[in-house]
Amino acid sequence: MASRSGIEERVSGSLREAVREAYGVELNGVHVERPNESTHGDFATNVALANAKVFKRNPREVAHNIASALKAPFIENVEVAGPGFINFRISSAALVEEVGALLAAGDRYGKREPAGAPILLEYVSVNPTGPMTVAHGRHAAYGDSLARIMEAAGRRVSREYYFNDGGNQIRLLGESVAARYAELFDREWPVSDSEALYRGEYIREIAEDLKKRDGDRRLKESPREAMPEIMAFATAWCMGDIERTLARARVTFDNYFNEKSLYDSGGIERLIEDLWESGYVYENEGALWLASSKLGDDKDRVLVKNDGSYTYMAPDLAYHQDKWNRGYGTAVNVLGADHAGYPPRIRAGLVALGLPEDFLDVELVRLVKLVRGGEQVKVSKRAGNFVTFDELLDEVGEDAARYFYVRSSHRTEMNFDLAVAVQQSDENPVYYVQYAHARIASIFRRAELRPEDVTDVPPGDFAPEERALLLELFDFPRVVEGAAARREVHPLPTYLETLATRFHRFYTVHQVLVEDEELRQRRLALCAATKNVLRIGLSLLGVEAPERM
RNA sequence: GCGCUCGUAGCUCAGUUGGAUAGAGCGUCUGACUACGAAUCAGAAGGUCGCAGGUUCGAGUCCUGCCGAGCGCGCCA
Repeated sequence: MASRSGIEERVSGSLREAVREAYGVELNGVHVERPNESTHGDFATNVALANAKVFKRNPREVAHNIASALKAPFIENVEVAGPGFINFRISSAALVEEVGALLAAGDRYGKREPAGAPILLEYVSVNPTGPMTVAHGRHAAYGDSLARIMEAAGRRVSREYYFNDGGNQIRLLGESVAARYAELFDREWPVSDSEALYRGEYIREIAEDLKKRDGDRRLKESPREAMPEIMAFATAWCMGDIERTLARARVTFDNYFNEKSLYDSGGIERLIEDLWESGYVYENEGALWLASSKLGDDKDRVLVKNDGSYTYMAPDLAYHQDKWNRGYGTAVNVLGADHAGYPPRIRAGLVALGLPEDFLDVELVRLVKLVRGGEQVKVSKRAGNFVTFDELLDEVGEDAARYFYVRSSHRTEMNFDLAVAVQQSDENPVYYVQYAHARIASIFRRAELRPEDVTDVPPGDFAPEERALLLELFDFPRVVEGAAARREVHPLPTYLETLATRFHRFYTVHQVLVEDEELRQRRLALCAATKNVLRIGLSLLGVEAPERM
């Protein structure tokens, strides 16, 4: 496909040919990079340095031999520099050809057709006990963007949300709501532990909505009778709230998987049976243990407690077994960094079940440290003083929030200063990128053209600012592939900001709408290509590409 | 104590899996709108890449040891 042949791959390919020509050796990969220093050319390779030992010659000599064997019409100005780098420029004709290919690819530029084993990407997966917090927002932004990037890079991705609307947490939620509900009628509700109750404002909202629906009916029942209905009401309320927030943040899922279905389908019993057959479980002190320490974990883990109930391990293992049975080749879980102990033990269980060790892949997202005016904000759902994801979206907007979240690596802790985010929202880098897009849109409005109408690129030479912009555009497919392969989102914002910088500089130095017909056409092609890549890149982050702002 | 992850400009962060003189944004300072959008551009200042060794032609990147931070180490999830 033209959209992914990529100049870099062509360069790398012709270098391999040159090496074969000069030394009769077939290298399986040649590292090509874009030098920081523009005087070092458009591309550079260290192939001579890396292989000097193999050829038993000094690097500069090797470089000269490879350089003189290099025959590619799209490469010019080959030179050997420094300790043995080979630098070269791309011919203008090749650049013209590449822009044409980029424009022809349109929406598909930088993307690959789906191929390979399907991947299940699980993220967010918060239980319906309250609104999404700012920390969940980071998971949502990262997970959704990662899914988009992996899809663009040709991975078959299904997005899944795993949740549990039963269990202790939910009972606590139910009691918290019931207590508030009773208060609305000046009554008291018997609770097991009043200290443990959730205290957020949303508890009162749920109670009031319950009152609207049921009046005082639940108070006429015994708490034992009423509780299941109150719990169901409260979890449905919370789930609805979470779904609304996700939709607003443009975060989507292909499937919501309820833990309860594993009990209903007998999946957990089957899991225990399978584990018995594996020989990796044993009984001790009335509990059933998984011998996970034999499979890479620090210690053995309990699967069934001595009171007969399951630990979280059992349904979790059954869930991942289910993923495998559904035909996925890889399961990627996005988890909080406080679950760092989770992967080894789950992996141990999966290996016991006969699944490949690399089936489960976990991405740990570091905590979002909330700061407001330099002072740290404690996030505690029970204390009720948390800042919700919704509130954040209100304050800084969907675009800025999503962009800010994924701008830094998910692997590092992030300081989210709310005061700064609000105050400086006009100077958030997302506007810098969006502005480049809007600027280009404005040029086309003035030219009374649509970017899609630009298809012909007249041949000719390019100014330095134009070359720099073009080479940046052609880097996009590699950035997308690299981000997908490493499961990182933050390379995209970095790339987009660089691209925007290249464009703004080009724009400042060169007039697009000039008299000269060919020059004008060539520059419009650059604008259309840039607009295309900006739009695609922003869409991978779930951020709008505005025509005006 | 053991294990995992992380220490890069005043602040927030990049750094193309080992390459040439470590880069952006914010903040500070100086300039540029009678040509397509100044939410922009040009320039300046700002660094012992936590510290110390090691590996090699070459280390922010890989290895070891310290220092510092966060998180794990439940018959909680």
